[in-house]
Amino acid sequence: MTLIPLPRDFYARDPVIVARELLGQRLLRETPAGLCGGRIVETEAYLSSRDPACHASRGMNRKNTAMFGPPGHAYVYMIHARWCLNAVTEPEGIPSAILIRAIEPLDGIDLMQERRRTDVLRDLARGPARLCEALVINRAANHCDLTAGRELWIAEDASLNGTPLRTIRSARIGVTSAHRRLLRFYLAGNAFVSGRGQRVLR
DNA sequence: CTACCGATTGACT
DNA sequence: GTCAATCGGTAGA
Repeated sequence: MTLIPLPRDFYARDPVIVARELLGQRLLRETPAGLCGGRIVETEAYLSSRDPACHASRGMNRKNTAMFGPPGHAYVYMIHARWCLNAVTEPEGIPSAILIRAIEPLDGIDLMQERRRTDVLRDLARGPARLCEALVINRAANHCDLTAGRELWIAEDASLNGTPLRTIRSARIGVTSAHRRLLRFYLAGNAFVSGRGQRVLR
């Protein structure tokens, strides 16, 4: 199992490309309790000033500074009293990011079951806030460098062995502005994807 | 200080 | 399918 973090160049690109290519990669979390994580199966892109739904579309404020920083860092924010994890994309100064919406649990499943208080695999990390609870991601992870390979990082998933992935593009979930844009990506037929009955457009 | 909001979730019909 | 609890962050008084 290769756990080498994806390089910064991976993130310093068009968010739509990054969102799609993050599918099938391995999200990893190291805490004193041990290692846990899984395969990324669902993402959403938020496109800086050209996207009204992006938290940074109207400039910098106290909580969105991470999005203006270097690519490959974490942007963690709270919504409805729950935490959500993003990976910052594009060159520094362009505030775009990819919301990691769901993973398929693979590593440290017992740890995640304990934190989520359920044994149901499908409920461990299906949805951005469940994912953060399972991986103990909170304000302390904001600005974390995802290319450092410590605490929190994303690596190529060697267990896929080059298996071709079928990805589907749809509208983002829960977004109230710019809701018609197709900026959500997920793995076709994967049981660990959140939401239901999304319209399939490619 | 208070009022309001939300890139959610889980419980419910 | 619907709906409301959720609570920290922020803006504004």
